[in-house]
Amino acid sequence: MKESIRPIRVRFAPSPTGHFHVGGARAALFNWLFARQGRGTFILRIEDTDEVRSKKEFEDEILESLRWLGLNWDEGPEVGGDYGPYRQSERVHIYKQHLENLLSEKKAYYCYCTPEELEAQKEAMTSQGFAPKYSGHCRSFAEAPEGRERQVIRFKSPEAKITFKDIVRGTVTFDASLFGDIVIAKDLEHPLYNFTAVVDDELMNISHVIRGEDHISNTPKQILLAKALGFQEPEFAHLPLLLNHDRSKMSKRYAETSLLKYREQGFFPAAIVNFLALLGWHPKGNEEVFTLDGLLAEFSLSRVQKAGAIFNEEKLLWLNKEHLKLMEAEEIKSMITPLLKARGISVRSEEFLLEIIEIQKERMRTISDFFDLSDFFFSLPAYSVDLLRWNNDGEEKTIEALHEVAEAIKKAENLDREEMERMLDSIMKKNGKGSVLWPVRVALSGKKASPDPFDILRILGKEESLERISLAKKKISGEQRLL
RNA sequence: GCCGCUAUCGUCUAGUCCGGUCUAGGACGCUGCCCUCUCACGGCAGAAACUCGGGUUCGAAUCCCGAUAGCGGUACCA
Repeated sequence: MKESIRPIRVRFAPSPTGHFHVGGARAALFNWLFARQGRGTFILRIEDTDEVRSKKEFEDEILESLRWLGLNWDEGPEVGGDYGPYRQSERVHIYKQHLENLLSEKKAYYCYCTPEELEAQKEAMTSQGFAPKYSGHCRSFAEAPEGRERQVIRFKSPEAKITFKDIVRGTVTFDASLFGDIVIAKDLEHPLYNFTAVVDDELMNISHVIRGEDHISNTPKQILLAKALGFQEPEFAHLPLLLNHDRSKMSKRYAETSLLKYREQGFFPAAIVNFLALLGWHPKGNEEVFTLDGLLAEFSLSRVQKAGAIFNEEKLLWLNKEHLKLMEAEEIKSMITPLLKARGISVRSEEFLLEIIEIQKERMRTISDFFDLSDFFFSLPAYSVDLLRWNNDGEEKTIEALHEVAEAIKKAENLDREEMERMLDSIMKKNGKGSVLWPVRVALSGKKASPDPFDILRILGKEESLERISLAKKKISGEQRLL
């Protein structure tokens, strides 16, 4: 059809009524990828017609999250564009005009039924096993009946089957007579979602509506509305839903899935984007680690899944690690530095920090892991004496090892692994590697699990290492005396 | 209830359109082994799935019918 020659213009249209969550982020991502691939335009539209639930702070959170993910928009709040304003609360006059047109063309009408009356009708229908729908009672009233007030504005739905082609789902059919005359506005100044979305999609010249599957039943209503208004129909693509562990729809009510939470936890935007893309979409080959550019090269709506997907944090963690591997130590350092400051940790030097990152990189999955792993580099470790002893080694053997290592450190010229290993060769052969290396590692790090003692030694330096070893010796010989 | 959508390892998925190459491939996680002072990294190996029932066919994960289950919608929310 003619639609195919339209310039590609897609929109991400969130409502600022809750925390920006991963489901929203994925809808934004798929729109963004689709736009960027087809040299199209990615538009951000804020759907804040619900005055009660919409909050500015949530809108701010949406913008901040999208920016953090690197999903920049070509038109929308803060960047402007030729089709603005992009906040629905600022477009009320536009909707009003279209509402008046519909009313004067008798395609919409005022409904005088009160909520109580409607509720009673609904119950009656449901109890008989029918789909609850409005009776059309006020359809033909030219003006308000005696003693009645205007309640809402309804759209005259035709009794018809609506069929549309969904890019991911194929042909979908709904029966309009089942939903009846829907409410499109509370009054001229207060239009509702299904109406505003249709008006904006037309006025903003949207070519493809890519959104979550929870909107699929709104689609026939919007198509009918578009027809009545003489608008062009966009193409639709309904994405499978993101699910909680119990397979229910992921909701913005749950703050745990809030996107910025993941930032706080030390996840990278690249990893999140990568993971989100893999939820409901799969590349041709077996490769799973993608950068945004890689995604851009591979992505296609035709390979989007139909079934919902559970958000699996283990895999996100793994992907985060994969992206960590892709990063330079310098890059990681720039992320860690402000966090160190926030925690009141001061570092000897930039080089010192860089070296720590270098050896801890393979042990981290998130940026936050760094702090649990590396605390001993910034302050003296605390540990129990027992930890110093390798297997069933006695105090004497442990002290001997610590002593030998201290002597070697004193004599060492540059503290590197090769040199240290050479000097400790004989004691390690005599007592066993573990009996020597384990106590040193514990003396230096205070941990059961840590990087290689030679690495710690080199980074900590002579003075600091000697101090820690002598502290360890005191600790263990103190214990000996007590016995 | 009604309407719609969906259905392959625990999870994300490949394969389904154009039946045989599928004793169903990959990834996360899990288990074991190797490397190793520890942890991690790395390497190797392994357990693990076509929702069920009918059909069509020489042959079905793939096509058809039915059942079941899950999810979404059913607002004067979006």
